[in-house]
Amino acid sequence: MLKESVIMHSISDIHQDEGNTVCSNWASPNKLWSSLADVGEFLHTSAPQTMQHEKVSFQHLHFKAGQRIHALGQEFDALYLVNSGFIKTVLFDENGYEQVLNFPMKGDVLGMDSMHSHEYASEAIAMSDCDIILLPYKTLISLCRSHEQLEQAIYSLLSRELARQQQRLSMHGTSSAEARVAKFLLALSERFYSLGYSRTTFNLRMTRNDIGSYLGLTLETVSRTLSALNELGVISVSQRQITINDASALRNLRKLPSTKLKTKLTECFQGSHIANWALAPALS
Amino acid sequence: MLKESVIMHSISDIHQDEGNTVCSNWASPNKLWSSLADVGEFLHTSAPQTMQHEKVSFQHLHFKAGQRIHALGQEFDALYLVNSGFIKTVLFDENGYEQVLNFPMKGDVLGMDSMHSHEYASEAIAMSDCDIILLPYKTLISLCRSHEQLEQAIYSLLSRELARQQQRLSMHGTSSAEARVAKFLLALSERFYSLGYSRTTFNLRMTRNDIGSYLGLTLETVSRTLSALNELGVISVSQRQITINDASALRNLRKLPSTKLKTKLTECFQGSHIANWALAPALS
DNA sequence: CGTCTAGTTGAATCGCATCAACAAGCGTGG
DNA sequence: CCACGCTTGTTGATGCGATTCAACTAGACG
Repeated sequence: MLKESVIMHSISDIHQDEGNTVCSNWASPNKLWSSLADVGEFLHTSAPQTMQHEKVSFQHLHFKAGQRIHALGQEFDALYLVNSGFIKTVLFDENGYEQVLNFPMKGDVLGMDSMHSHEYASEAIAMSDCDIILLPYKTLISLCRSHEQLEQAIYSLLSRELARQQQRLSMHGTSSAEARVAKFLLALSERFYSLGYSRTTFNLRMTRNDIGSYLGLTLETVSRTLSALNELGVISVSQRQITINDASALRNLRKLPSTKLKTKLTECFQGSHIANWALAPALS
Repeated sequence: MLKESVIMHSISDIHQDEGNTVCSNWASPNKLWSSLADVGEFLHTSAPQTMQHEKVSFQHLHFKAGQRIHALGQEFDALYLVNSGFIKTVLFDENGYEQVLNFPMKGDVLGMDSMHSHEYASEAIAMSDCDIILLPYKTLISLCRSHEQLEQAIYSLLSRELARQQQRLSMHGTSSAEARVAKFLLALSERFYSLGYSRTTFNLRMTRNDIGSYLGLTLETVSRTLSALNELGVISVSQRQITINDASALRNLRKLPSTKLKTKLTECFQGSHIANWALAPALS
C-alpha cells in the first residue's frame, strides 16, 4: 500500500525507484543471508514453521542492471530465488539472436530449466538492480528430503511453470498481435498487483524489442499496437509508463480495427462497453 | 533390431502394426503390473538395482485409439508412463479450439503439468492402442523419498520438459513454416530411432491438423510444405508415410523458394549439398 | 555537443491464413 | 458388390496481417 502511492506518483518518481535496490517491503533491505524458513515462506510452502529449526542459511547475491545472473553453458549448481528486481531470461538461436523466455520478478525461481543438465540451459540478465537468494542445488535437494512441504513446493514450481509455458505456446499459435500484447499487459498488471504495486499503472521494465521477442512479434508491431491501444483510450502509454484504462476491453480484445475501415470497430470487441465510448470519438 | 526389420518392410506391414497393441520389444506384451525397478529403468535412473527389493507394483492400463487417458479438469492423482502407443496431449482455448501440446510416446510421462494442481491441466488422447503404466502421485512421491535416483529422475523429467518447451517457444517466434515442419520431421525421426525404429522411414501417427496445431500453422500450410519438400526430393511423402531422403538438407532449411522466383533457390539452404542436386531438376 | 540506444511511424512486401473445390481413403449398410 | 457419407489430405486463388526497410524523434550519457 505504501508502494501503491509511490507508483501512483509522477514518472520521475518511478524512475528514481528503478535506480536502486531498495524495496519498502523488505524486512531488512540489505540482508545478506536468509534462513530456510524465509525461503519456505517465499515459495509459499504450507508450513514454513517446521523449518524454523534448520540451521542452514542462504546467501544473498546482488546484481546491477545489465549484469548476467547466470550464463548459457555455465556450470549448473544452483537455483536463484528473486528477492527483488526485474530480470529477463533468454535463449539464443543458431544465429545468435536472443529469444526472451520470461521476465522473472520477486518470488520467481531461475534455473529450473537446467536441473536435468550440468549446464544452464538459458541465460538470466538483470534488468534492474537485483537482490537474489542463492539456492545451491545439492543443499536444496537434500533439504527437500527432510522437509516434505519444501519438496512439494519445488514440484509445484516446476509443474506450474510447465503449465504456463503451455498456455503461452497455445497463445502464440492462435492469437493476433493485438491480443498478445493485451494479454501481456494484463498479465503484467496482475503480477505487479500481487507484489503490492498498482494494478492499473506500472512501468514496463523491458524494451519493445524484448516484449516483441517474448510475444513472438517484432518491436515495430509492439510499438504500433501500443500506440493503437493508446489511441483507442484503452490504455495510456508514454514510453515505458503504462496505465490501463479499461481492463475488460483488453481482456475481450480479439483484433484491432484495420486503419482503413473504422466502421467494423464493434467486431473487435465482444460485448464490452468500451466499444461504445471508444467508437464515438474515433468516428466523429 | 527386430523391430527395425519390421518397420523396413512395406507400408502395408506398418499399417498392420498400427492396428494392434503388440510391440515386439516388450518383455511380456500383456503384462498387467510393473515393478519399481521396471519403472526406474524406464525413466533412465542411474541405479535401478537398488529398487529391486521394493514390493510396490504399478498397474498397467490399456487404451484404445481415440480414448482419453485423462481429461482436462479431471481430478489429478497420478502420472502416466507410456509403455507403448502414440498419444497427443491437448489444451483448449477460450473458443474450444484444441491446441496440441505434445505427441508423447514410449518412455514419456503424462500429467507433469498438473502436479501443482488438483486437476489435470491438459488432456491426453490415445492416437493408437496404448499400454500405459499408472503412477499414483502419492505413491510415487513417497518412493522418491527413499530412492534418491528416482527423485532425481522426476526432477530431470520436469526440467527437461521445461527446456524443450522453451526451445519450441523460441522456434515459434522465429522460424518459417518450412523450417518448423523440417525440424518437426527431424525430431520425430530421432525419437523413432531412439525407440528402435527406422530413422529414415516412419509413419506420422497424427493428422495434418494436429501437426499444424502443434507447430502453430494451419493444416493447409503443413500439407503444402510437405508437398514442396517432396517435390524437392528432400523427403518422400505418401499420406502419413514419410521417408527422409536428405536429413542434412532438412536441418539446413531456412525457407523454401517462392514459387515465382526459383533463381534464389540457393539462398534457402546454407551450404548443404542438396542445394546442388535439388536445383538441377528444378531449374531444368 | 555529438553519439547511441529506444521508440515511433510510414510504405511496400511477403508469408501465411482463409475460403473453396476437389480427390482419396475408409467404414457402414443396403 | 457398389453407393454413400465422412474424414483426411491436396491444391488453387485471394486477402490480410505482420515483417521489413527506412526515415525520423526523443532521451540518455559521457
